[in-house]
Amino acid sequence: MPRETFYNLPEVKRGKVESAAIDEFSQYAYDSASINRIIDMAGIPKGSFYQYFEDKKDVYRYVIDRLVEKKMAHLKPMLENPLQDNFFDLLFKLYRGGLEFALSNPQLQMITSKILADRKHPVFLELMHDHINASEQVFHILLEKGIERGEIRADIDLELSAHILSTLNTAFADYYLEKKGSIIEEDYLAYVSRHITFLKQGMGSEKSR
Amino acid sequence: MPRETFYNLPEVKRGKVESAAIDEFSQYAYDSASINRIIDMAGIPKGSFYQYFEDKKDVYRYVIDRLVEKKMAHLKPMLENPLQDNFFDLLFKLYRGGLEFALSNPQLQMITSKILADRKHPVFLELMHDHINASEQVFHILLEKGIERGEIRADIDLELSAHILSTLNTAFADYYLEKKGSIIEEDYLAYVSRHITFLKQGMGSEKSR
DNA sequence: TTAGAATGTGACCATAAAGTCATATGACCA
DNA sequence: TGGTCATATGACTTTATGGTCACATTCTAA
Repeated sequence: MPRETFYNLPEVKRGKVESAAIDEFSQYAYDSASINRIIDMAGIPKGSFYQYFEDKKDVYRYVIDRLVEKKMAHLKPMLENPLQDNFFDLLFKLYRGGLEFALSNPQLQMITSKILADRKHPVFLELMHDHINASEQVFHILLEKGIERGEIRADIDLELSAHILSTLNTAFADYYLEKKGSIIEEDYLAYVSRHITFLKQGMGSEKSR
Repeated sequence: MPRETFYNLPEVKRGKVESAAIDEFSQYAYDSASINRIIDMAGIPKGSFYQYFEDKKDVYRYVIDRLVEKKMAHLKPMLENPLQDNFFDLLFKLYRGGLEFALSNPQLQMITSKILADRKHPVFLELMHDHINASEQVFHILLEKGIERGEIRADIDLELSAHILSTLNTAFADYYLEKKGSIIEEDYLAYVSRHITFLKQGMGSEKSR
């Protein structure tokens, strides 16, 4: 946890530090991220930085907490009544939400991808016993319900399918971000919709079933 | 390219250096990988290392070349007559091949994942103008053919679908590698088969189409 | 006005990194 | 035996890292 001093900081200065940290961790994995670059970006001396944070892990935890907080806030409305929609309608909302989050917070999305790629790193095992795989767990539950309701084929592998939905959720947003870049360019809702159709019906034609 | 000296090395010593390098790059991303650790593992002095390789990039390139070479050798038979199978039979072979490769070369598989996660790193842009996205391109071609033959729905997004197939190919192998022995007791061929069924038919039940 | 607490600050430390180089060793040929 | 060439070697250089700390400054309250 950041020190009291950090929270007492004038808002603009605290914001500069936070932005610098997010910027650094969006470009570099935990090990390669540099405190020196962060303080240069933020325009604060090194001594000050260590008044605010205990160590590197501490800033990183802070950044991840902000990330989770923002993402949760974004997805919360969709998970309020998860069982009133049918599975694929809810899936659409979740993927749309994920994409919108990525488009409006590209740096946080980049951090998300880095975390997933690096998830076996010691620092995560220590830092994230909470929210890692939260996404996978949500999809697991939803899939179970979907099977009960007969919306999902009963012969799927639950664990694997939950993993795939979670992986693709991030991968899909990453892909869109990389290829399209901005939300205005094209009808991204149609794009999400086509992706959900793939998840529901696969790539195969009628003929090939 | 490694220096002449490296190739003149007695096979066993050269093998030790190669293994040490592969081991290091399977555990650490390019930036975090350490030459010092490599030479300690290989049991050679630092001076010798720099007789063999020009710099860090040079060993890395060497490792990647070995990786691509081995993977190609493994997948070659499946790509010999790509159009004699229907799309999903070929897809099955490719996913099976990918999984078998991962199972018999777990370290190389780990390197593959790291490369994909880190693909925007300067060193890759310089090093891999060849074979990056080779996988995506193959899938792209196969999908086109599949559409022509009416095996694939004509309304899919080609680029995105190729990307998904490529991403899932690696993700699927990673997942199996991580989970095998614990929750997966099923024979791996049946596992691949079920995954291909998902790609073909999706997760949706008949009712929900 | 002044004591004391909270903050700010950058020189400094130990450590590790990639890469160099002068010298030592060994092999091959005359 | 002597000379030349490829190879082996580890001390060394430079640069960066995460983190510390003695001291300076500012703020608060009595």
